[in-house]
Amino acid sequence: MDVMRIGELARRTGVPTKTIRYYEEIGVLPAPDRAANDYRDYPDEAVDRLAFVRDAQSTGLTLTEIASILDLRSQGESTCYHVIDLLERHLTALDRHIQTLRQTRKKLASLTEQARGLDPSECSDLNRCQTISGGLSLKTRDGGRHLHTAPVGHGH
Amino acid sequence: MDVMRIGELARRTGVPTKTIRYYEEIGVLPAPDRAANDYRDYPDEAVDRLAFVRDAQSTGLTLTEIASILDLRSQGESTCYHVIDLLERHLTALDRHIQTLRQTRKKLASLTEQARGLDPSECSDLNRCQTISGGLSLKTRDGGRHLHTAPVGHGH
DNA sequence: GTACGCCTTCCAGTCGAGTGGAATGTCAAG
DNA sequence: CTTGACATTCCACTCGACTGGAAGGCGTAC
Repeated sequence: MDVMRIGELARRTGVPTKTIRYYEEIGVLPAPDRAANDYRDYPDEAVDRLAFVRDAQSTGLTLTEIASILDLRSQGESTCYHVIDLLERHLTALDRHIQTLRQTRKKLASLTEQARGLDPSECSDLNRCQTISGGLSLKTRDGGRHLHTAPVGHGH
Repeated sequence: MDVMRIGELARRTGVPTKTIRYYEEIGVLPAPDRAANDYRDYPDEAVDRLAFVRDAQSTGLTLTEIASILDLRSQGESTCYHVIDLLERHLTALDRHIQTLRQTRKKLASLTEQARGLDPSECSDLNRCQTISGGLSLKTRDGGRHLHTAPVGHGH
């Protein structure tokens, strides 16, 4: 792999070229060298770095956070703590998130099962779906705490 | 609770009035009756329904999906299957999501630990953070599969 | 009556994360 | 020498989920 252009990087990572350029623009990927024709020429590491970005993103880090991590390469000393801190914070957040997700998964599961057990003929009858009017108000038994849980995001 | 106006509903659910109106607008909450003064007057169930919306949202259902579920109340028969189907699909997706989250949590954790173990003085030395240049390329060992995992969403 | 809090609508803006498309350039193959 | 695949920039648009603010109405308290 002597020269890797954007298309190849895209092919290798599954990330559209548009998106790659966008990542560069917002500083999430370093600007690569340019060939004589002004084409971007990526080093092999770019593949891994881009993969990491997607990975990190999937844990809920925003692109700006990711960029801020990657930026730190150029700073000194204290930034290491910074990284660790960010990482640790995020880890805790992630744990919390997984926890609530598990909770709701449970509710969702029992709701589904309950729905499966219903006689659908009664559904047409009653003009109100029992799953919905009954199960859907799955009261969170957390003592009325507000749900500050972030939505899980949309796969574009 | 004879009459519940939007502010009270907001107070009881922790959801801003603006957002409640927005939910109504996009069909995620049914338009409530109006008092003589044109103020929205919510029935008590509204609290639970709104709570459910937030709950459902936190499992990754988009507001449009949630709306589509709630819409089904007015349809007949087959929609029950529809709901079940949606629920089941979502459950599987949720499971997958939790799985990958766990995976990345693991990676993140070991990355953090590794970072903690480093001598920060070496960091200022090398002008490259070892955590980042080393650990960050946490290769996903899934045989090069693209990551179609959705980002986890931002708490606005 | 006027101040205050809560309500109404409407319209515009924001934020994150892209996506589309036009206009143009580069290069190898036929 | 044209055709096609790929590249470049730039600008505008989308989408989901809100959020802010203006301009005005309602109702009680002093």
